[in-house]
Amino acid sequence: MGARLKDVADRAGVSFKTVSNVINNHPNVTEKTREKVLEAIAELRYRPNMTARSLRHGRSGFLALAVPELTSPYFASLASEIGAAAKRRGLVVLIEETSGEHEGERVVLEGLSSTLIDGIIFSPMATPAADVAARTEPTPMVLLGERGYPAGYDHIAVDNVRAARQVTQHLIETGKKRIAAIGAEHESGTGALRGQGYRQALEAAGHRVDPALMVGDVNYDRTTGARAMAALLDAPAGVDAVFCFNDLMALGALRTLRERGLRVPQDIAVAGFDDIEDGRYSAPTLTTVSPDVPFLAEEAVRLVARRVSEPDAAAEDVEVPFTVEVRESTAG
Amino acid sequence: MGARLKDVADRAGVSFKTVSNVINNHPNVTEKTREKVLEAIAELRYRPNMTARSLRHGRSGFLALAVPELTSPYFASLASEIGAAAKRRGLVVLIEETSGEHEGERVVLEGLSSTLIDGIIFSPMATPAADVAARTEPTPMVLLGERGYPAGYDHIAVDNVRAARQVTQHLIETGKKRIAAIGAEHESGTGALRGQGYRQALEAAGHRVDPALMVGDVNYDRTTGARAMAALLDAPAGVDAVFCFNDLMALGALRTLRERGLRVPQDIAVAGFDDIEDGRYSAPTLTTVSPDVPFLAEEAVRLVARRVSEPDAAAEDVEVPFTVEVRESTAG
DNA sequence: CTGAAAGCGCTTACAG
DNA sequence: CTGAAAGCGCTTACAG
Repeated sequence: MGARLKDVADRAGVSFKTVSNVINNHPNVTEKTREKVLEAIAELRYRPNMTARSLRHGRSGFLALAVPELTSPYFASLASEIGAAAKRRGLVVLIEETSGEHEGERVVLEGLSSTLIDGIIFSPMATPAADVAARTEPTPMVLLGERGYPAGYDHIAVDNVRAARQVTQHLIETGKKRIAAIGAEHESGTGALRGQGYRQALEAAGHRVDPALMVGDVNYDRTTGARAMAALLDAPAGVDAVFCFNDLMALGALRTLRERGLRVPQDIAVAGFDDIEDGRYSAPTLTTVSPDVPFLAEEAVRLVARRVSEPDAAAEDVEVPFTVEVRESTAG
Repeated sequence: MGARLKDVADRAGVSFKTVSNVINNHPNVTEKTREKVLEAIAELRYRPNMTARSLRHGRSGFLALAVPELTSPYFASLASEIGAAAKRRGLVVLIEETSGEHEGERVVLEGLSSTLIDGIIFSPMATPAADVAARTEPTPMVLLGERGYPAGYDHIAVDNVRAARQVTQHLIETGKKRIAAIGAEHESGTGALRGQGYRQALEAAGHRVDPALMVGDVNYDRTTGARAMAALLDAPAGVDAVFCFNDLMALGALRTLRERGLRVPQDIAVAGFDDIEDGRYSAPTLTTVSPDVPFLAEEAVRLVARRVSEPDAAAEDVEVPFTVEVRESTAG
């Protein structure tokens, strides 16, 4: 179809090696020759064949980003930021949706590797540490939002325990006594860590940790939040605040409270995690943990790019800064 | 790094042509040979080098999807569906964010072409028809959500005029008299078409089309909706309903109405367009136009794939089915 | 039914 | 400062 290196060389009256030198900014080209070549490139509208270049280099310039769902606002903004960070380094991101389920995530660990992909940025939901340890594929992989995974893998995450503790403390400080947690059913991963922070805060304040107040579901969506909130209200436990382990569940909880005619935060205070845009526009606006997503994205791309060029570099553990954003749902 | 075709051939004791035949399901391989080869592939954990294959075929198997923003819920679900539809055909989707601005969209028209990408699915916001007509790049391109673009390009869109007319009619039927439109400032593209449908409905019902009731901004986001609603309330025009040209603006408008203490739909009814998930959980839930996104995605991939294999096929114009979902924001 | 050759478009040592 | 050769891993005609 288009012009090839050789066509440019013919047009400019030089060897194609010289054209290659110009394109790749190598030295040993006189200014005059360079100009002739650039002119020929422009005239022929030449574009290097990336496929051929990849084959030669043994690298594709592609990164895979594996996330549960693109339609989850948090992961959409993560994907957007990672795409931008990759672009700055001349890399392209392929998005792989896992549904946050074990089968989809297994594909990421074992099946995504190919000459097509230089490295993987993986945000696991349902993958036990043992699966990661058992991985045999050579494609470099960086883990997002998780700790406790095998050594040798780079990690990037918010300190989930500390963040959850801070939000729970905030709820306690507003005078709430019966603080529930939605999303605490996980035995490992992010859910477990946030559950740990929640418990630490309660214990530090001398509150009892009541298992009846820890509910939820594996899925971190609106429906789960709405149902869990309803279950809490229907149980005899008695609740005056709820910390949802993500904003989507918090928005679901708000909907249930609205349907029941309960006032937020007077009757029940609500806090979330992620700081998605919807929470800034909900009624009431949502108190939440706000991680520094651009930082996270930049570091993820930096780490995976580094591991592509230095496969044996020591694994890094990067902590993502966060703030607790207090809004109407806890501070009427 | 990994095993090559030749390594598999050596292991199986056949020529690499035979291995190639097995991999590509070509005939002329005895069952016995085939088994030997498959065994060797498994033992060596061989995976074909996609880059080499692409170079040979002159096709990459990559589609670019150019959308304004991944963080917009509508485009996130569109991207998700298009990724799934592409996967079914063995294709991979690269997402390009344009910001919905002219410069970003110019890159899609002129700069995205390369051997890297077989075809482009483009959802334009700010690109005039003239720019599309002036395009010289050869990479196949399918246009989403738009009409009125030059012949020769495949289009896939909801009938925006009809959809907008139907929503406006619905507002009229609930007894509203002063129906505003937010997002109607566009002179071309989707905004213009929805504006046309809005006007047709008003005229058919004998209502006056009042320019003071047509407001908005180029950006179709929550902030625009919130501000436009505030401006309408502050003006002396008098409003009892508002049709927002997308759901995000409608959610922004709902926020303003809540802040002003106005009842929806009793004081002011609100309708949107897109049927994003947020609108099913907002307070009140949002009446909206719901396009069949999976159908849209499937057709987009089908059309671009067809154009890749048959560049001179006649351009198609596909209409996407839609329904008007009546919810609390118009039917208290 | 299987083998040897050519070539996709590029870059990387190596000569000159 | 520039040229000719080899090769990245694959597939596609072409022989045998």
